[in-house]
Amino acid sequence: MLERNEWHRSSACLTHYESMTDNTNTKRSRRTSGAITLRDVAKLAGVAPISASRALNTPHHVSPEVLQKVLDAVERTGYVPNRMAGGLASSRSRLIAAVVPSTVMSVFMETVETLNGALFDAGYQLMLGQSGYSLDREEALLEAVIGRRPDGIFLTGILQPGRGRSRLLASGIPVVESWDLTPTPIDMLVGFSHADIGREVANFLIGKGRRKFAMVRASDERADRRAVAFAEIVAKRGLGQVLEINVGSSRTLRSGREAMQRVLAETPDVDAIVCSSDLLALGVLTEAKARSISVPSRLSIMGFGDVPFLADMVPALSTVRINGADIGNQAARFLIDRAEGRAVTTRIVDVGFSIVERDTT
Amino acid sequence: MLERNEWHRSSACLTHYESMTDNTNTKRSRRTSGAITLRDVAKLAGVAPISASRALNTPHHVSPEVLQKVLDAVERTGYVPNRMAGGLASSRSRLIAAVVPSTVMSVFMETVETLNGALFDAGYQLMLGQSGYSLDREEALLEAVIGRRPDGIFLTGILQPGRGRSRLLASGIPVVESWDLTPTPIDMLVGFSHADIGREVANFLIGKGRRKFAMVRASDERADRRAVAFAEIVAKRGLGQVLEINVGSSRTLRSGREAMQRVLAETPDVDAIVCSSDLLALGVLTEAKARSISVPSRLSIMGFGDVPFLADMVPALSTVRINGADIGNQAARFLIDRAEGRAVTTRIVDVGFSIVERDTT
DNA sequence: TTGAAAGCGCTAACAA
DNA sequence: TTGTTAGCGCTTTCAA
Repeated sequence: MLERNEWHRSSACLTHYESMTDNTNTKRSRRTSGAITLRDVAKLAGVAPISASRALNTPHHVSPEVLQKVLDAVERTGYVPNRMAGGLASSRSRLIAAVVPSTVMSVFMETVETLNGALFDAGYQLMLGQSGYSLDREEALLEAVIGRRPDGIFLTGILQPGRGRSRLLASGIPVVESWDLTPTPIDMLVGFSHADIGREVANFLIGKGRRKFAMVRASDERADRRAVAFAEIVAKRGLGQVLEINVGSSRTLRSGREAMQRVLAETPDVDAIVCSSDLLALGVLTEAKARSISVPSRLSIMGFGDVPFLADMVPALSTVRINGADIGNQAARFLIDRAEGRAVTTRIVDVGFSIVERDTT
Repeated sequence: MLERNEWHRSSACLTHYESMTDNTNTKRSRRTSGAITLRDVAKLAGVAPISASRALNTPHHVSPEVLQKVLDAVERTGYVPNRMAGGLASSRSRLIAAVVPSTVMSVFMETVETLNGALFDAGYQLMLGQSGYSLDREEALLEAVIGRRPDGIFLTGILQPGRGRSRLLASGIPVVESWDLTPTPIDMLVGFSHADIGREVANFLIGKGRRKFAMVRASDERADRRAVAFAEIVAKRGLGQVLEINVGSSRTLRSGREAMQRVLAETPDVDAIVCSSDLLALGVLTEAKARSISVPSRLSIMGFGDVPFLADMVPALSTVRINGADIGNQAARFLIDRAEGRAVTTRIVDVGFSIVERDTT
C-alpha cells in the first residue's frame, strides 16, 4: 500500500521553530483527512503531483504515458479529488447555488430539475437553498450561499433592493434572477411579464363573455402584479370591481375550496374566477363541483403554472402555462457561460407564457 | 479602506528562490480571489487572524473586547468567511448531500424540505444530487458528491451492492439510506417496510369484501416488493391472480388513465385497484369517473404516498400515508449527530406508515 | 511536456 | 486568553 500521512516539506524552507530545535524529528503532528490525495496518486504513478493534476484536468497537456500511469493509479487507489482544495486553489468552486421558495411547489421544481441536469452535464453541482422564511433566515441563507463561493447563483424571483441585494452585488458572483421581469436585474434575468399575464387573462375571459370576476390568490408579490393588471383591464371595460380573496401563504387545495365558499357568499353571481396557482384553482373547481355549479357554462376557472397532471383530469383545468424547463435551460446557459469566463451579451431573456384553454373556460 | 492583496510571508521562512535572488522584490505574482479575507478583518480589528477566527467560531473562547472588535470589523468590511478554505483546514465541510430520484416528485420533496430546514438550523447546507439516470451518470454523481467531502450523505432508497456502495463505504462519510428497510444498511437507515404495506393493503381490501384485484404500478424496486407481498396474501386467501399493469417510468396521471383502460379490457370484473403512487391512482380514478364506474361501490382505488392535496378532493383518495417529514427529521438528527462526532447507538429507525381510508375504498 | 515553488484562506496544534 | 507556526490538498506561476 501507499504510505500516507508521511511528513513532507519543501527542502529549502526551514522554519524558525525547526532550526531552533536542532532539526530533530520533533515536528508537530498534523491532521490529514485520511483520504487518498493527489500526492499519493502521483507517487504511485511515479510523477510529480502537478503532472497528476494535469493528467486529470487537462489530459491533452500531458504525454500519453503519463496519462496512462496516472489513470492507472487513480483506478487502483479509488482516488476522488478533493473539490474543496481544488476550488480554494483555483477560485473556481464548480458549484452553483439555487434559491427556491419551496421545494414542494412543483412549478419551481421543473426549473430546478432542468437546471440541475444541464449544470451536471457541464461539470457543475447544485446547492439548494430554501427561502421564504424570516428576514433573519433569509440573510443567513445568503451568507451561507456566498460563503461557499459558488460560481453562480440562481434566484427564483427578483431580489428587492436591500441588504441581500447589496451583498450579492458586492460578492461579484454571477446571478440569474428569474420568474419575473425588471429593467434593473442584479445581473442576468430569465423571466416573463406578470402584468402581461394579468392583462391577457382578463382579455381572454372578457372575450369569452364573462362579466363578473373574482380572484383567489396567495400573498405573493408577483400575484399582486398579475392581479393589478387584471383589475385594470376589467375596470377599463367598465366591468366593475374584482373581488379578491387572499389565502395568505396557504397555497393548498383546501384553501382554494374555502376561498370559493367566501367568493360565493360575497358575490353569488360571479362568472369567472382567476387563481394564482393551479392547486388553488383545483380547490375552487372541487368546491364548484361539490355545489353542482356547472363549469364552464355558469362559471369559468383559470389556474396558473400548468402543473403536469392538469391536462388529463376531468374536467381539465384551463391555465397559464409557464415553461419551467425553458427557464432552467436558459439560466444554465447564462451561468455556465459566465463561469467559463465567456462574455454574455444579452442579459435578459423573456421566455413568455401561454394561455392554455381547456375545459374550465 | 483595507489594503488587500498585500504580500505577506512569515518572516523566518525564506525560500530558496528568494535567497538566491538577493531578496529583491521579484516575487511571483499571486492570485487572490479579491474577496475580503479573515486576515483583512483581523488586521482591521488589530488582532491575529486566529483570534478573529476564534471570535467567529468559538466566541466564548475569546475576550469580550476582542469579540467586539472583530464583529465590528466584520460588519464594516462585509466579510463572509470562505467555507471552502475552512472546510479544507478543518476537514469539516458543513455540507450534507442528498440524492433524490426526482425533484418534481413531491413525496420525496417533503422529506428533502424537512431535512434541509433541520440541517440549515444546525449550520449545515444541502447539496442536491439527482439520480435515476444511466449507471454512468450515477457513478459520476457519486464521485461528484464524494469529491465535495460532505459531512454526511442522505440517500432516498437503499444502495444496491456494487461499485457505488463500495465507494461510499470506502469514503467513510456517514450515510443515511431511507424509504426502505434492510438488515444491512451501509451505515444508518430511516425507512419503513414495503412488504408490510403490501400485506396490510391486501388485508384491508379483502376485509372490505374485495375479491378481484389489479395493480397499476411503475418500475420501481420498492413497488415490486409491495406487489409481491400483496399478491402473496391474495393468493393465500385463494383469490387468484393479481393483474399487474406496469407503466414503466411514466408516473403520470395520464399513465394511470391508460393503465385503467388496460385493466378494464383484461379484467372487466375487477373490484379493487392498488396503485404505486397517488398520481397513478388519480389517473385510475379519473378514468373510472369518465366511464361512470362508481367508486367505491363497484370499485375500490388505493394510492400510495399521500400527496397533500388528496384529502380535499372529491372523492378523496384512500392511500398509504408515509410521513416524509418524520424521515427528514430523523435523518437530520442522525447526520448531525455523526457530523458533530456524537456516537449514534441506534442506526435503524422504522417510521412506519398508515393506511388512510377516505372515499375510494 | 514536466516539475519546483508558492500560496489559495482558513484552522489545528502548540507555546507563551 | 492570545499568538505563532504549519499545513489542509490542490492549482497557478514560473523555469527548465
